[in-house]
Amino acid sequence: MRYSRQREVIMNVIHSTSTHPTADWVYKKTQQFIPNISLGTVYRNLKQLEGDGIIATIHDGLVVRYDCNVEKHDHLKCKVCGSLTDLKLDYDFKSTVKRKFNFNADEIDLTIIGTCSKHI
Amino acid sequence: MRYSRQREVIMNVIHSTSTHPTADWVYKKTQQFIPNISLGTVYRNLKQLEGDGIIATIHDGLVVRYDCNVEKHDHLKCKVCGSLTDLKLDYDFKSTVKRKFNFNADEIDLTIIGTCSKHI
DNA sequence: TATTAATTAGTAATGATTACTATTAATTAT
DNA sequence: ATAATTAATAGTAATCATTACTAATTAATA
Repeated sequence: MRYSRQREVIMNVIHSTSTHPTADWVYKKTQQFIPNISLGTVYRNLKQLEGDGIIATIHDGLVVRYDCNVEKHDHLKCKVCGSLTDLKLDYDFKSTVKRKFNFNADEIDLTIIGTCSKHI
Repeated sequence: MRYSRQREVIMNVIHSTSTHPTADWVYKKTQQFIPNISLGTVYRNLKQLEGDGIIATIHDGLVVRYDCNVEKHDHLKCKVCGSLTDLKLDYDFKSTVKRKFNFNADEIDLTIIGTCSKHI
């Protein structure tokens, strides 16, 4: 992968936020630095960065969000403001599903939906 | 909600399988009974049935799947064959996230991705 | 049986994402 | 440093799932 200013700006944008932005949000933000950047360029780079393990993707309902936190973690999703907060919990479902279903678990995708502290 | 043959067939199709089908799969299946059924009719009825709590939706990556099992449960997703198996586990994250984050949890969306017993 | 309003088929529109292509630009060899 | 090579780009068209629209149909009802 060789250098491009577009990719550098995209990475900076991703690292500048903890809001788990969508591709479109990243596109609009990068336009502030490179006005004629192409939406396809944003998608292509996000996919490439994901493939290289530099960023992670989150499936939030039907939209894809991007996250510079590539460590394994889960999310709290607020119904009121739509915010997605990182969550780290200690659990071990892997051994349970292995025992109960003879299922070899690789990843666990967990989102807890509710109301965050701002709206209580 | 008044009777329609289309909706009845759609419900029968959903109840005839445990494979958590997509809207398109339901459409193709209903065409065997009503050849000129419209795809829009399938989508409209699936949404209506979901709204009435008769069926449930599952977000599998970026595609929506439908499930006649409306009880709260989670899924095992096999990477090899793509199958989605119902899973019922006992856990209580709600009190944990309330204590740690002051977050009021309503739903928990959990999918465990791995390899099912058929492919081990 | 006539009226009414929900439902439909068929088609167009939407929104997110991917594919395509000629041009641009980062790297490499000269 | 310059030319050659090829990855990356901008811009546009295509795709795919889903929703919106509309005139015609049909289940329920008065």
